[in-house]
Amino acid sequence: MSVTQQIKTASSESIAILFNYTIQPESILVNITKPEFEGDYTVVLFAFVKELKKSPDLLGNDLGIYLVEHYSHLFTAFNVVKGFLNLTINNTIWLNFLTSNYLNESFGSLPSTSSTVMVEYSSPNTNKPLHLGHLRNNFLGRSIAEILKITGNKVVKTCIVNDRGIHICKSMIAWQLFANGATPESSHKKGDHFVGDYYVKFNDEFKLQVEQLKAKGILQEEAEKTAPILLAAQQMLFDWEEGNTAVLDLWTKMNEWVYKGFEVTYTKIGTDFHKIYFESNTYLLGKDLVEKGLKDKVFYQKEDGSVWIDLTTDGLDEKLVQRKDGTSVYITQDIGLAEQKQKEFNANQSIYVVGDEQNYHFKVLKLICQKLQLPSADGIFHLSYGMVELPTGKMKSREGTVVDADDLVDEMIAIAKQKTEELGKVNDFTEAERNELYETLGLGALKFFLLRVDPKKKMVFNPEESIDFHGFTGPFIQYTHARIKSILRKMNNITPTSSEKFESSISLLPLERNLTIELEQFPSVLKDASVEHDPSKLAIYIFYVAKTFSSFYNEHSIANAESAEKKKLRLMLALTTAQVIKTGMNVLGIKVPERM
RNA sequence: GGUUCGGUAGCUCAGCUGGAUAGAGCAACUGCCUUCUAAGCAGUAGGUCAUUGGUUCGAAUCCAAUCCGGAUCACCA
Repeated sequence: MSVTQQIKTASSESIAILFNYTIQPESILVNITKPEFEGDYTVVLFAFVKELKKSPDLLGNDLGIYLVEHYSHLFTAFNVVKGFLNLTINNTIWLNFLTSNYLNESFGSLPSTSSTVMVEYSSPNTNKPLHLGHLRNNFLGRSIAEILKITGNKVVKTCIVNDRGIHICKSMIAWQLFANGATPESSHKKGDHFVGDYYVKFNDEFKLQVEQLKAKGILQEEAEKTAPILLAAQQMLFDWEEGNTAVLDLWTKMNEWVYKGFEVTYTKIGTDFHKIYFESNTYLLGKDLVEKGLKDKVFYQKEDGSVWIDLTTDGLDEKLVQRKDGTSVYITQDIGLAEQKQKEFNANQSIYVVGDEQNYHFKVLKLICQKLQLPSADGIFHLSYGMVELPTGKMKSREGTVVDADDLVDEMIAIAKQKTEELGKVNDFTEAERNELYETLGLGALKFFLLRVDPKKKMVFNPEESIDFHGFTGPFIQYTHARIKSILRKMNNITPTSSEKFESSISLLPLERNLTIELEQFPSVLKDASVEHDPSKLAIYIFYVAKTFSSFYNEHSIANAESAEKKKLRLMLALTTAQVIKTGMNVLGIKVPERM
């Protein structure tokens, strides 16, 4: 049980005995004591002052005396300032914490919950390469999956590839018209970029044709509907749906190119899945559910044959679920896929990592599934994240202001290389070791940058200033880890044995104490990040740990400590810190180097 | 217009289940490498927490209204 939890429980029990008043441990507010006051943790008393009809001072004193007397293993001293009961935690609590965890590589892991969670993320289109927005999605999805795993859930990572539709046909038609049979190999391009270029070509040609039509006196609106290249793409989509072999072959070929390109990017950034769904296989799902919905009177049919659901009583609109020609729409496919996934994995929760522009869609999706009384319904959770914007505003592919994922990753690695070379600390590394380090640092900086912000919020990325390697960054944390490892190497990797005990007289200096208190909170931070579906909570916490360690490191020598006992203590602190940093960063998908 | 998310230091962000004097990083300024890695540490300066009102012993945090910005309200996905 965490120290905070023990304080709550002890307080609750004491209040029950002292004042014959029941208060749930969970409703007691316990904070870390502000540095200017004496103590480690603070119980905020105001909440129950009124109920107990006592002044905060009296209440605090009574509770403080009782706690120190009856829970002496926990508390050694207290003081009351206004409505705050400041408690000093018994040193042995902290020492026991350290001795039992400094060698524990799974410190932070929570017991299994026997629940399965599905995380769907990444979900690319096959007509263009990944960009900065996708990176946020991938990092979020991957880290939330890891957070769920370490907090005791079984996790299934899935991905739905949007591999069909008019946008794919646009790339295809442009390739037919302009490529002269070129391939990614023949043009030495990554497959996804290669195909993406034809998508751009399509739009250029389309614009050109629209202008030409307008020159002939045709109105803009009409021209945009009748441009020959667009009609060709529409025809191609029709042929695709009819199963035209030539079209299907081309479609397969071009998608293969894209997948090959994606694979390279995914491998580099550490994205993987247990199961990938392809929309070309799932877009017909959900039709049977439309029938069920009609039978159950959840849906209704209009005169033209289209099927709808009326969500106006839920504050939403009327929503189409099937077109009059019997084909299904986006939402129907998603309902069908939700059921499909439920049948396959029987997950308790299904998390969709999708941008916040689809908030409405997922609200509707969940609501419809609930009304259809599907077993998957209540587990649907939309992990909505904000757009990544540039200082100039939104990224727009048409204006060429999209930050390409591969380019950005390469650039980050190049910056890492340059900075590392400037410092010249790893000149003895082999070529391979150096390259691995540059990748670790470059990707670490990028991932941390995107994960340290609350997912719900949109964020600004400034490519000019690039991403810093100092301060609140991945490399700073990685550096802290490397420093600790360096100390251990210098001390010939001496580690205290697991049977270590401390003399009871040993005391903790403020920085030693602060660091210990922070480290002890690791499991509850993970829990919090898991419940909130928020990796930024973890990122911020690791940063504080690294920062506190740096202060401690600067102030107190580990190798040349004042006494053998202190040396042992600080070694344990350093080891636990390294452990927390490593585990925490790995959960965020970030590696930590031994040296840098 | 309806719904919804946001507005905190020059910039990027924490803090939001109400609690002590609102915190980091960057940028600026001052110190600190013959002592475990200076990608670091210590310090200075920087705030009308969008505005107004309300609830409360106590409000950046909760409520209401207003202003500003984003998203969404497709027989697109």
